Amino acid sequence: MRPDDVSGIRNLPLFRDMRDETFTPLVENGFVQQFPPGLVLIQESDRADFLHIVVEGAVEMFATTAGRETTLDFVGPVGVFILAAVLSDQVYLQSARTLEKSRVLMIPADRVRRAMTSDPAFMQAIVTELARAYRGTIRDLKDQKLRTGTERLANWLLRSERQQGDRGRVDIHFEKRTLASRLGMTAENLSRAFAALRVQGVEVRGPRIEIGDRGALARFAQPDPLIDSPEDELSTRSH
Amino acid sequence: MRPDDVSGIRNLPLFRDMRDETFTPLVENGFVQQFPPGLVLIQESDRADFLHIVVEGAVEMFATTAGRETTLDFVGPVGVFILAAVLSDQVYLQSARTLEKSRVLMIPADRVRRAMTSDPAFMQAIVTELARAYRGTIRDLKDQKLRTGTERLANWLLRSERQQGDRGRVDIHFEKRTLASRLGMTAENLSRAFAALRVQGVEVRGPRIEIGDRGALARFAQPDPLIDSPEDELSTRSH
DNA sequence: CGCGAGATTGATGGTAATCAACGAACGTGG
DNA sequence: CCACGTTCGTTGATTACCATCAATCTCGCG
Repeated sequence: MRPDDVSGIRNLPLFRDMRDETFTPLVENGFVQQFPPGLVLIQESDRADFLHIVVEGAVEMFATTAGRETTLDFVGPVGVFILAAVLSDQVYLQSARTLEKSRVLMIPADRVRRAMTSDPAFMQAIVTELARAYRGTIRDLKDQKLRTGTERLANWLLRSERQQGDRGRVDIHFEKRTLASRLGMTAENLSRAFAALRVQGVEVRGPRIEIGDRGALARFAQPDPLIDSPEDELSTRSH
Repeated sequence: MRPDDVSGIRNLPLFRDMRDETFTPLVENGFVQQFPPGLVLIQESDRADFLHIVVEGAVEMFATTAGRETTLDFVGPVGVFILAAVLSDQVYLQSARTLEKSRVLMIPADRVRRAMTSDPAFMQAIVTELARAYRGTIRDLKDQKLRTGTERLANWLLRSERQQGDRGRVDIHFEKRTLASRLGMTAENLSRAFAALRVQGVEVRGPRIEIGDRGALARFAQPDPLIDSPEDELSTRSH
């Protein structure tokens, strides 16, 4: 494991406040592995053996049933996944595969549970992380149940444009069919949804989406802070 | 507050293992209130002031955006809701209203956070509860994205029949339109979905649903343990 | 240049929402 | 007790939304 990996992980909200005595054995018993794109890291229904942390690259969380498949989330650096399954010592409800060449830190589940028991600051951070993940999923569920596909795309574009620095465009770093699955639609319908947003000033140039008129797009999308705002913007702590 | 209320709450997984010194001030600073049916207890976007615990009755969690509304979950006795918002001191992402006459214990949010900080067993229980809630929402999201309305209904019937004691029937204790919203469809389409399940032996008699042929219904529903099983059945701890 | 993967477009059928009408159940007041 | 009104559920007709299948297009790459 590289030294700057360690510091990156140390700065994760999940690990930032814990004691050195708890952190060190955690990373020392963990190991970083490099994976090629498209590799399945964990399989739903498997037992949760390791906590996974994306150090570099990108990971797709997905799930299947009855021959159907859907993408539930993307995890980028430095992000944790399947924490809940690890903590409750249960099977995964989601599978994970790399979207690109990725380096992933894996920490044995029992080590994580032991560290949690012995370090209150770590347990506190876990509570915060679980609450964050839970609320994110509630937002996804509302997005899914309350909006049409085109509306979900429009709001996703607005969120992404902001995340990528308000440049009036969004770059998609993965296949469009994956985005479609994440948004709960087929690749074909994503194409049609993009076409429908052309009247709001949205132009598709391969993996680059130009947002010509953010106001028009927002008027169509009707973004809702309780669905679309990142978690730290909903805080009332700063009031 | 009645004495058997206290013992019921004390036996909740969330409070079972905590110390008496932490538990007592928690309930002493909380208060039980009785509410009529249909009353809105909390409103999304409000700040999370109290942890709520349903002592008696039933509560519906719902959310709205752009004039649309959907039911996210039901909470019965003895169940906790909006724990995540309370812990991270943020606004509610969901609203709550009573489905019937209900008694609800309300504990000030800062008391809960203080108790968590001072009692590791309580914090541990919170971690478990959050993980459970998170995984439940993931299951809902999979249900929503991977199944049609009729399939969701069929699986809901199978789960409910089991919960109600394998009697070959399911009693619905609330309006069918509410169930429709919980399942992510309109009341009209729920009716049609019931009609579609008649060939699998499902018969509707007002609020009572007869399941004539559980095998046929299951063949149609294709229940998936990673979506439909209650959390404690997914544990690998007992292996 | 030609191949192949991914994206797009078109055609069609299925699934779901909406609007409207009707019917059953229940409670109230005459 | 019954007439009436209200609420909820169901059914029908129509439209919107979405999935599927097929064909074409684009672009990067051998």
